[in-house]
Amino acid sequence: MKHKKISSAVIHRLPKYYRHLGELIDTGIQRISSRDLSIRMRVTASQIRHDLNQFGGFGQQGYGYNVKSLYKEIENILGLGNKHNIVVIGAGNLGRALAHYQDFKARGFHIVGIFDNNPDLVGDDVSGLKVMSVSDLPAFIKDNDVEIGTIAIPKSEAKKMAQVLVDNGVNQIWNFAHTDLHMGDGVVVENVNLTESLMRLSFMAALELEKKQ
Amino acid sequence: MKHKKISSAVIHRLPKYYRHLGELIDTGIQRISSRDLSIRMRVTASQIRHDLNQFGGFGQQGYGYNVKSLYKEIENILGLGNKHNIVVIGAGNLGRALAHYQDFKARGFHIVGIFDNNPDLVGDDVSGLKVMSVSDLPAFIKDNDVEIGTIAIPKSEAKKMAQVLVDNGVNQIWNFAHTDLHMGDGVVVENVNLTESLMRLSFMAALELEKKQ
DNA sequence: TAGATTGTTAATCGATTAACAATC
DNA sequence: TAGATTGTTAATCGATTAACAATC
Repeated sequence: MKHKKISSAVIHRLPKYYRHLGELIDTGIQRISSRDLSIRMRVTASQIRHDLNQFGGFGQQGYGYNVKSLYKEIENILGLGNKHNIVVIGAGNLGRALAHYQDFKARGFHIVGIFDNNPDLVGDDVSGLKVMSVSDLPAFIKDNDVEIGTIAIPKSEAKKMAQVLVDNGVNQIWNFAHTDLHMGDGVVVENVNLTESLMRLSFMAALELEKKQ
Repeated sequence: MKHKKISSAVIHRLPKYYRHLGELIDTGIQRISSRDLSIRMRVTASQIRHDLNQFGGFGQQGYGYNVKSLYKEIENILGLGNKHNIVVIGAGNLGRALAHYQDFKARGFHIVGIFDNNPDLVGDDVSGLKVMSVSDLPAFIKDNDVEIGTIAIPKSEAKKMAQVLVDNGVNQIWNFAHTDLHMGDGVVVENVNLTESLMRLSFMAALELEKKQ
């Protein structure tokens, strides 16, 4: 591949293209122009063409894009072709919730282990997984082809456990702790902070209210 | 207030300022310069001053910012002064998970009701809340000062239930369904799509890998 | 007062949009 | 071929950063 510098804006949009193309497939639509897709997605046609062209010329002049093949291309770009194994660190409410939720299994993301350092929780059953001790984590990572480590513990412990994951070869961190994890080179971190999400909602509502007055 | 056009970039950063200032308070630091804060937060000092100035001149030349009073100012801007009541639509894995999680209670966001249209789930106990029927939703909203509605149901039902919320005066939608909700004027929507979050992580990892080769 | 640091404007950078030649 | 629509470059817009006068 020869593409350079993918902006975080494009990183955010790519899964959305994928989702919309999936919906088009479901409704039996076989080809689509950037203009028609732009109406569905509420973005500009120009942006769609610009974004997609960073990865290759997937369209055809006078025709548009073949929905199925573009879907497959984006699937490939996003690395969704194969199974991705996930471990969850923390068997508290959040960790258990993620293990139960599992909506992402349909996209190849599988939670294969859940860990806690509280001996009282070790052995508990969570959606068919037995909670393991964090001391078993290194061996488990080695044996189970783990790609993604989920941080679902308080921030006091978050950094330490993220480092354990990285030290054992896991370089994708899905961080739910309320702290920024700055890991070394080659490690990618995706933060999900539900409290900040609610704060943004509350703030946007306050801005709306102001607008009206 | 006289501030105009707050960009979504600023909306995303504001909760982070709030979090970092909270941490500074916890460590007993009473004042901080934009420069020192910029080092902690890994952003530029210029950006901090620029951002904060959209809301007012909270600093003092030659001194910096008083941590506690800046914290209070941002708290006020974000609308965190009072309690925010939340209802959750959907008592499946995700809805229950959110009700159990409740980390955001510390910031004034309280889940006060959980609803489902499946009669088999109505009456179930979730973290001390009894699951109610969606037919009870309008009355509940009226009686309980509900500000935020959480969509934790499949996308097929999401739009319809979001409209029910809006029709009953809830104009803040916290959307976990895998679909875009385009509600009317004055309604704010915050999307949390965990599957897309994992896709971004996977994609960033693929980009890292490429970089190395 | 002298030193420090903000508030704020101007310069730069990057992302989005517009335009249109290439081409199916 | 004529019409449609992409790929791609150039123009515009907006966000970030730099600079420095104001001022505590």
